[in-house]
Amino acid sequence: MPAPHLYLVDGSSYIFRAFHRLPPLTNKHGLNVGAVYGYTTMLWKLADSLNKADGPTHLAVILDASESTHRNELFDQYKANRPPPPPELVPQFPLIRDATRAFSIPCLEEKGLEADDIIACYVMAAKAAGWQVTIVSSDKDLMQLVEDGKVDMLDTMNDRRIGVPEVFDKFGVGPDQVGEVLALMGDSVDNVPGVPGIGPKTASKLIQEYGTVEAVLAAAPEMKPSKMRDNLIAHADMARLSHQLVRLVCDAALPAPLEDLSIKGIPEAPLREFLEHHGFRSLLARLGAQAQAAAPAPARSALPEPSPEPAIDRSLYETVADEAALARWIDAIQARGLVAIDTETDGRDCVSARLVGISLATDPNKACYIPLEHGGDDMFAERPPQLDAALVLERLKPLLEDEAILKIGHNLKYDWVVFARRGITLAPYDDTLVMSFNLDAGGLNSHALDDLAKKHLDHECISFKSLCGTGQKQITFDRVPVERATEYAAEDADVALRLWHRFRPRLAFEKVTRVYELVDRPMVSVIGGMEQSGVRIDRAVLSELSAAFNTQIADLEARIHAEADGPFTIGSPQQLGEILFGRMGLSGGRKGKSGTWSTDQNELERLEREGVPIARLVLEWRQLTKLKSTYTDALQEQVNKTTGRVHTSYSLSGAQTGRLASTDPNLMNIPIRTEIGRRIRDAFIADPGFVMMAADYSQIELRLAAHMCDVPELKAAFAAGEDIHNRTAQELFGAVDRDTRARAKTINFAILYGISRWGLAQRLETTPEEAQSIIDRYFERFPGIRAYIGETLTHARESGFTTTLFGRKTHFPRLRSNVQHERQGAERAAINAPIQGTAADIIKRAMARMGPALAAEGLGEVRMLMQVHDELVFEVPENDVDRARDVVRRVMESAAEPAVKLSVPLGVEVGVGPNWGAAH
DNA sequence: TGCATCACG
DNA sequence: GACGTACGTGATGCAC
Repeated sequence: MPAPHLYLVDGSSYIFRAFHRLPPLTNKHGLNVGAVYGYTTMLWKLADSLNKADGPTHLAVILDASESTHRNELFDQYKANRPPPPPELVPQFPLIRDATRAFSIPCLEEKGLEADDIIACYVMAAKAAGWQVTIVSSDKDLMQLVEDGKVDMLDTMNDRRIGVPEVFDKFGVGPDQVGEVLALMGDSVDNVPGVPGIGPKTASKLIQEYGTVEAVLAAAPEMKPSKMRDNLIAHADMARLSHQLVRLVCDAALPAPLEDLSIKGIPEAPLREFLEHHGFRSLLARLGAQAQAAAPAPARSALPEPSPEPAIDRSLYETVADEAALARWIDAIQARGLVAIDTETDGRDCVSARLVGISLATDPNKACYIPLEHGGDDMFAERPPQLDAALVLERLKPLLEDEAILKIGHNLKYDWVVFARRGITLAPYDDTLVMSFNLDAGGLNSHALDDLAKKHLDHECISFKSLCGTGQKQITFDRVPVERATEYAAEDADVALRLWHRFRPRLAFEKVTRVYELVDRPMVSVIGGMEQSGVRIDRAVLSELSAAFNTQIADLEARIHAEADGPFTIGSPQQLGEILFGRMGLSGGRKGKSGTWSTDQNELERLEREGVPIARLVLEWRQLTKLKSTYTDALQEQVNKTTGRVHTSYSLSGAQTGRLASTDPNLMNIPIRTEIGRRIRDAFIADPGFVMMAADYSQIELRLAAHMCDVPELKAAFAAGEDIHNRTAQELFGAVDRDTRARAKTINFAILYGISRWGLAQRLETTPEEAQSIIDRYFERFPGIRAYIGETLTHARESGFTTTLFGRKTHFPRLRSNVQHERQGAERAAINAPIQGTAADIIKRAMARMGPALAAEGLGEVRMLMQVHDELVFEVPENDVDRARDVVRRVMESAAEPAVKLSVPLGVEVGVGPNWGAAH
């Protein structure tokens, strides 16, 4: 019986090589699978050699589990130069695991260890057991492990075996000295510094002569004077650091014992399913599947109908209430490699709600509910049988954090926070809400799970209302009987999973993978973190403001009633209109549907100019009551009792353009434009020892308009740091003064919002004819703007959607409306969406990078708290202010790169203070 | 629940 | 001939 032969496949490096070597290939679902195909053929070759001489008896694929390893602790710049993987490659990573699983080959990874290290550990263990080892890779770092007659390498792309002689050819030294050479020469891709001026040739020569890095360094002072000698002396530390970086870890615990890697044969069924799914017909044919392979390839222009799946059958759902069942589910999830998940809580607010139960799904109709906190009070005679919440979370934690298991959820940000509060960091994940939004923003009224189930699955979900009721009689989920809770909760997980199967191929097919992967998906955890952080509120500031407003409001009320000759409800536009335009006989216009008088700000300001004193008083009354009810009173009630902070909820799918929306409370409309309102911002304070830092993009939408419309004059003005409205005034009116600048500013905004002569006329207080002539002049001076509007509308009418620079789509079905004003409204929105949306994409990119960038500078204490469209607010330790300011500015200013190259600079203004008001 | 109003970018 | 509007949001109070 010959000794076992272990093949270790360096999966991570392989996929990159396959990607770059093979032409782009799209499967029948429209997904890019070139690299997956290359990878699959490589596994195929290995599987073919299974029972042959020198073929594998044991086989495993090794992957990189995490970005950060001990090498980053040694050297924070390690791999820092590495460009992000190409966007077409990113969605293929999970498919690598699918492919490996299809071959029934073990797939190994370990947090904190690179694939190279895991391979080294297995090589050591296998050698100790007297096994033969082949490393399937051509990575030069791994050449350190080659050993005559025991360990070799195999490059399947050219069928080349690498043994000791080949290593000598390449490095001029044996495998035991490869590490020494690597340390001196460095590696620009991994950003291993090495010694400047020393490349592979010199490194090899030096090691041949002296044997080790240390010996070379020791001998350096005696060498003949040269640049090389100086560099060796000056960069001795870097050489030693590099030596550590290239050294492989070979004594870590094995993720799975050697014997588990035994492979007797490849079961056909899962492999066939995988090959069919991706339409790898030549491989299918080799599998002896002529019938399936002969089927004509579906046209690339249409996404095929989703494969049939069983209708939803709630009777198949399981309630998990004992440890054996839980263990069974955990095993099933591990075998499947993915799980759809949904948490049930007793409230809407994920920061304070109690976790009541968890539902899981792995396949259609294969779903369960794990009740955790049902019953337990007098509603039930006794608490229904259920597992201990802490125990369940302890068991689920490794799985929820397992890099190899994809977590799928709908509005996963909620669940992300629920788990984060319990020390569990959900990753990796996909969010079907975000996917739906990236696919259909603007085209769908709702991306709610039950609406999507109806639309895509033709299935009516159990409504939350039917379980818990509404209004006064509404009950919390923990009081729902477990049987009904299981049907409801498991259904949600089942539906999310089914939606995911439909959405995932669509993302690539409809070309929104980039915005999903690069912009929106990262927001789930980033914003989850912000919501969890919350922002500290000084209630005293608010209550003092409330009290002050109160007396002023009472005073105004008395004066208004005196002016009106009697009391009435000032807050009622109906009554106010009657007083102003009826009893007091002032002139004014009717308004639409309800036939009531308009009493809005415009109307009251007009009256004020005509010398009607009550108008001014009502305006002031309105301002103060607004500030009091919406802000100073309401905000105090929103302070979380446990954390003492306000935790807003950001919606990722709230604004059709890709902007965020903030609710409960809305922190995006805290006053700033008036002095009195601005004082509310003083109540947003930093923890002791911290300060608030606010960073704003300056004129980002105008800058993007200058770039996207290609307006040389505006681009030059931004590049030179000029005041953009002054520049516009100069171009339009030939003179810059207060008046022309104000008019220019209005026009600039009119452009962003989709211009109309009437709208502009109203804002400029002039005639539509005059407004039209200004618009004409604007287009004449900046012809790029007119071209942009024309092209955007033409494209939007044809395709039904607009696109941002990052590929975000917004659909505008009303562009085809028969109602003129609906159509015109849609046109204006379509002109605005690419600009507003690109700005939203850019700040989201900044947010996604901010955490890692801060951490890399040792600024892990800095908290990102709020986003207000073009502004980010942070809570920063006092001592870190200067360094934090630099990082924040750098990340925000470079946020578009490298995915998008802008022809205008992005300006960022940063302010610091004890509270948000002072940080501006 | 719909409408009017007004807070923000 | 009426539209009576710049784009994108959310919260509040009134009237029904």
